Amino acid sequence: MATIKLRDLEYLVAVDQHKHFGRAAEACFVSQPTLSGQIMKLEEQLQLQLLERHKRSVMLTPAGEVLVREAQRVLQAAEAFEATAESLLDPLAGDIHIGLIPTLAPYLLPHIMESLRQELPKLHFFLYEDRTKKLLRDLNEGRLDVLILPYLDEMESFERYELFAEKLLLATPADHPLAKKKSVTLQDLEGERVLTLEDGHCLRDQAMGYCFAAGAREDQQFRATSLETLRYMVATGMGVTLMPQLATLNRQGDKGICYVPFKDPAPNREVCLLMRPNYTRTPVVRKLVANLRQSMSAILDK
Amino acid sequence: MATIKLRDLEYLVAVDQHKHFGRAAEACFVSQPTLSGQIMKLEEQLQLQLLERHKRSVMLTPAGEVLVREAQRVLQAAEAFEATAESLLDPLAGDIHIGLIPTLAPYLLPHIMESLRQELPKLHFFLYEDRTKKLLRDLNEGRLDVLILPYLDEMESFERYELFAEKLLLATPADHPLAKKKSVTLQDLEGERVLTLEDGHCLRDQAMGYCFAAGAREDQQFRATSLETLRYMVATGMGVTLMPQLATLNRQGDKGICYVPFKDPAPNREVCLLMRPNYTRTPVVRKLVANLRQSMSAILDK
DNA sequence: TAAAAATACTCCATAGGTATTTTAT
DNA sequence: ATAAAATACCTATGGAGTATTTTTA
Repeated sequence: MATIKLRDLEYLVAVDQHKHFGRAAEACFVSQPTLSGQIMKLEEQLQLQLLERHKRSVMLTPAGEVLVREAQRVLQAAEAFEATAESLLDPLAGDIHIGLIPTLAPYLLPHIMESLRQELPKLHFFLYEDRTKKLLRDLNEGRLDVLILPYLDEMESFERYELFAEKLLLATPADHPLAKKKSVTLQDLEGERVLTLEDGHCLRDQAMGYCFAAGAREDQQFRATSLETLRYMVATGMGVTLMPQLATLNRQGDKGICYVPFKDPAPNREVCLLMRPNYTRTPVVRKLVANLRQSMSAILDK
Repeated sequence: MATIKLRDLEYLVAVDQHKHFGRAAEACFVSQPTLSGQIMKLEEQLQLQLLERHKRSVMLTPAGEVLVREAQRVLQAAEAFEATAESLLDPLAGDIHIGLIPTLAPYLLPHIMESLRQELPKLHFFLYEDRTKKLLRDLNEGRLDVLILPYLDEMESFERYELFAEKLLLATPADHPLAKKKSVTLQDLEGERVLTLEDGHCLRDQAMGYCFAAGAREDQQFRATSLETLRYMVATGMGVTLMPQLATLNRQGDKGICYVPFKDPAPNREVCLLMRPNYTRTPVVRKLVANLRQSMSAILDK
């Protein structure tokens, strides 16, 4: 039997966030004495000191730190409850929090958001960009509703909808011998210096896999933090790289760099949508998937 | 900003459990009108009908079904908050929910519980017995605090403490040629009919792996539902099986059956304790692990 | 003396109670 | 006739407010 109150947990979290009773109260739309009083009652109820009232600022005690994290979980679950209730009222309304990886988001979103907004006008989109590992954790713990990313085996515990296959192209300096070819094979990479992203990007792991298999060597000296940096490094002649198809659309004119397709079977990544198996808002997800598939087949199939 | 109340969620869950307003109210220690009223207010607040008031019974609407599950999550999180708070007050007090597999629990628990109760007198132990897959789900979703089971790769997302290695012994009918041997090797199993547990038991998968490698064949006709059934089947001469060490202690006198150790390296299972990486009650877990290791080394090392 | 949190108090919304009625078997 | 839920009405706890005091940089 739960004896705590959600409101009290909100107060506690707010104090943690603002480190200031007045501003925390403001954020909760209550007066400062109200918030102070409730926090004190909570401390009394738990028989634990949660806050260190300092001369000029508020600090959390170690116990407070621990309980704030627990409180956030509770509030998260409560918000999920309310979001589900809202979605039952109108299955296509409410908020949705979508996670994407950095090598996909900026190149994918421009192609899909307009159509999504039109088809789901009452849905508010919140977009998050992070690496696979963090996204999976956030999805699992309920901070995100769905992910859009290339599929890996470690994702099998989630429910998956395949969206599209994105080919990888070879990006070479314009004056590179391979730049003249209509198409290349992985074998052509043998001996090439391949530039890659820094650790944690799934594209890096994938590209390294292909390079290694083809006998190319990874450049050990430089690690790009984004695809755009990588593109710049290739354009200045430092080496070649594998570039996802969406990041090459309408970029064939770029000076200093060429994008050469691979002969079939071209290396590619299977982009899919992931959700928790018990996620309740399936109508929205179905719409999302259908819309994304349509948008992407219009762009990629030609 | 959460607007729902935990108490209301408890009422909803109680009605789901009891399918009866009066008994639900009783379970929540409130009067029936109070509970009825709060449920109605909740329905009004959400603008959703959650219950079908029937002639003789109460049913949940589809929306109600969905929201009950969400409500349980919220309450679970709230209880976790309170359990954490309590554990901060006295790190070695409170409730702990431990999951174990059926091929381990009944043979392990008698050896460990007395010592645990003495060392952690203020801790209330709740023990659950189920197969690995279900246990992992329950651990992940917070219904259990820790698991005790043989380690598998798919558990790497949890924090792990190795407890002990449990050897497997060959169980044969007393009149079987292998029963006379002081010790056996996996090669001795070649051609033997090996009896196994039904699907879902990790011991079954493990035993099958060893059999397969050794050229033994699994009996296709019978599948035991428990180790005790399996033991009985061996004793009646139907075949041999692999029996975990703890299930053979003080059983060498059993009639009709012999337990023969394997020569090193004997097949074994690495029994470990698993917890969520963010589980807060580490002091209890540390005590648990230390105590279990000590109890088990006293039993197994000789 | 200025800024922030705590204290003192007042108020009222509402969770909870009891008594009763309605409804369906 | 009986069992169960809904309705009516009352009570009191406690969440939230305003005004003020205390604290300390």
